[in-house]
Amino acid sequence: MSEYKNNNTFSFEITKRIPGSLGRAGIIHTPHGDIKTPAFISVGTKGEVRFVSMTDLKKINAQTMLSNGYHLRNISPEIAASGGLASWSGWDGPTMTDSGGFQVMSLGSGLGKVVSMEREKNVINTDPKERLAHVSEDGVSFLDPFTNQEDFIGPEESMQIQCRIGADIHMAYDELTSLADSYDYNVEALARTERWALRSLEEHQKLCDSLGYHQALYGVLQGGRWEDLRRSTAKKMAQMDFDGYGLGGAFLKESLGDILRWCNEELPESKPRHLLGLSRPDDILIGIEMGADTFDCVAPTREARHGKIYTRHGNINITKFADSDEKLDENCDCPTCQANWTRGQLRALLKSQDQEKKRQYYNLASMHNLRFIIRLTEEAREAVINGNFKEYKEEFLNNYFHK
RNA sequence: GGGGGGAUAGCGAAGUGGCUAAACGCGGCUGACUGUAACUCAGUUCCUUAACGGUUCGGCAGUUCGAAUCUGCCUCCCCCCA
Repeated sequence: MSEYKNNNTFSFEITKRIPGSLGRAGIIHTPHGDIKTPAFISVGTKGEVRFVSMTDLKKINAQTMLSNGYHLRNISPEIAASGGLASWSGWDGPTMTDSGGFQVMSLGSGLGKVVSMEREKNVINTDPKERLAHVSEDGVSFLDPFTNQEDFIGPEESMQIQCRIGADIHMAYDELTSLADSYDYNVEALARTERWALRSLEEHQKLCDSLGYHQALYGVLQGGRWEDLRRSTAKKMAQMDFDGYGLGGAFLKESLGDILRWCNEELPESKPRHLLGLSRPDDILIGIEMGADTFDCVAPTREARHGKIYTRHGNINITKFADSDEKLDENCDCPTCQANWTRGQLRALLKSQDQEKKRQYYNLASMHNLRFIIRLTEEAREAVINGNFKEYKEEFLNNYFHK
């Protein structure tokens, strides 16, 4: 059916498996280079990671950047004209784009709410009358909160946008449901997401044919926290001709491992899987064990800006370390720690009324937290290859949660 | 020497008789944050308490059932004219 399958621009190889589990280490080959997995993908929604330059990204050993079709939709022609996301953004490594599906929830049922993995924090959906995004079979109509303009994105539009942006890996258009949505609603939304997956695939194929080269497309699995939905959608999506899979959803913390297992037991082993939107160390380690290859999340940079600094012995609130001479984290190899910044100095930058100093804090703290999570995936990869992943996981989590 | 304006919680600033322990902003302190509506958001910020209660609006003395708000005197600050 597809010619592009033979042009060999995108592929995945498994280097080593975790015995007795779904986890593996591997390499995703893309036109812009390889991604050694497991890997954390830095989020650069609008084509740049907030307060972190491309040079800084290289310094923290970031392999890939994930941008967002929703945010870049209006300038996607410009991006296409300048040669695609890599050259437009100045990031010369592999890139991914999200479809904009997440915005269905963040502007819709979850508008004004925190996206959390705890059920108690997601008890109610936003009143439909107050939502900025509304779902129909065609796609999602929404009011752009920045421009106040009505707009629409369906699977076809999302593929057109993403192909213009031209990242190496694209995501099918999906509907992310919230933890407050019922089983019945998830059944309905999931069926729609599956139809959108087929439409995404078809449109994407068409666009790639006319472009003359292939960009990879991942199908995105939803289905909430229900095993029957997760397994059935994974089976259906496995039959579709995707290059990889996105594991999506608003996950309940305690069921994350099960959900990933249900999905990945049904998906083809030979294709890469991206766990969308998670980066807490315990989530990443469970994700790796359950067969996820790549991860992305805004938390490392956002929490850095908000004063939460990651350390091997748990997170700290930097504002509590006035005058502290301590480094952020012992033996950290990030540029911030390598330059010997202390907790007290960083706190002073954050608390400063000088915007330049604050921005410097955002940069230094973001690099540290990103490097912390990237290093976690690097160490996990090493452990998988060395055959001691379970020991590594246990030791890391012991240090992280029990000081 | 003459005339005018002002003093409110850590800071700035509302409030001109009861609904005021006192709006709001800043700063401080807690907490949250997971495909970025997020350099954001929530709570808290006189003392004490589990609740109650106590002491406040430059100072002192009054008027009044009741005063940050009205009167008198005092202290300090600012502006204008000499």
